[in-house]
Amino acid sequence: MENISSIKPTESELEILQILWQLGKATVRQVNNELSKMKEVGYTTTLKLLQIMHEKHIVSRTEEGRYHLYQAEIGEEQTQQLLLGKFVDATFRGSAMKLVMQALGNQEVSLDELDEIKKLIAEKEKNLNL
Amino acid sequence: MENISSIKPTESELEILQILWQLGKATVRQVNNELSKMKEVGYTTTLKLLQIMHEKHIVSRTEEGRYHLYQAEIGEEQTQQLLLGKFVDATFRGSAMKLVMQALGNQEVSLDELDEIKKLIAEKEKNLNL
DNA sequence: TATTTGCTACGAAATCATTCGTAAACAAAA
DNA sequence: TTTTGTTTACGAATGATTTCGTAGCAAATA
Repeated sequence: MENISSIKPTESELEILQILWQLGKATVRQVNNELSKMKEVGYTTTLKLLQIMHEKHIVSRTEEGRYHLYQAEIGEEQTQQLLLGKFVDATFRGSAMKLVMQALGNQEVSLDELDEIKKLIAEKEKNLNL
Repeated sequence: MENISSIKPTESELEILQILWQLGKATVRQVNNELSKMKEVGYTTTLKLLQIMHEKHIVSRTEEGRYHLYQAEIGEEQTQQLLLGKFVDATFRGSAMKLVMQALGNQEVSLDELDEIKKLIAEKEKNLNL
């Protein structure tokens, strides 16, 4: 994946990326098995998707004997970062603040996690005060 | 809009919703003018989109003389909440925490905003400690 | 060996989203 | 009255995404 900012996986592609990020290298069958846990999906559908993603250089593949091993070519964090930016713009008109408030307010977050967030905020404040 | 959880505006629809949330009621022309500030878009394209959104009950409309006034039928916060949930699932495998960390880490957030977030966290902690 | 199983490749259908051209209605302007 | 401009309605082209059937091989099995 050369052009970082041109990352724009579709919904289905993102589902597959999630699986590949967790499995590392995986065969079509493995990916399809994981996908099947979430929804009905035919084997060749998964295969086709992986082929398309390969064409787009979103995933790489190596031949192992007679089957292929697929692997994500774009990083998880990097992709999340990019999608997050777009999402903030589209949904919160660019206000990361509003998004954070809503996420903290209504999504599930534990006490330990809140602590982690506080640490991060302290860090940020230090940097901003320089 | 009856079925809250079935909200799934497309990208273009969301752009229009943003405009309607800001303007309240608006004519096609007004929406198109706003939209034109961001991108090239034909008048009938905007019209068609609004008509489709009307069919889907995403927006309502009233006739004022010979033109129509459109208005969002789904609330801004409610929609953001829903889209946020889906986004967290799709992109962060359900971890709101990771999303918040990334948003704080890499998106632009000011000191004042950090203060607000701290207040919200204090609130949450109080509630979690009950 | 013959059959079955499991893999990839490929094409095409189905669906959805976006865009826009054209027509009809009507009001305002000439 | 005629022309011009602004509106809505509608249909259709385009393009992207998703889904899957079929075919061709190769390996495993009967």
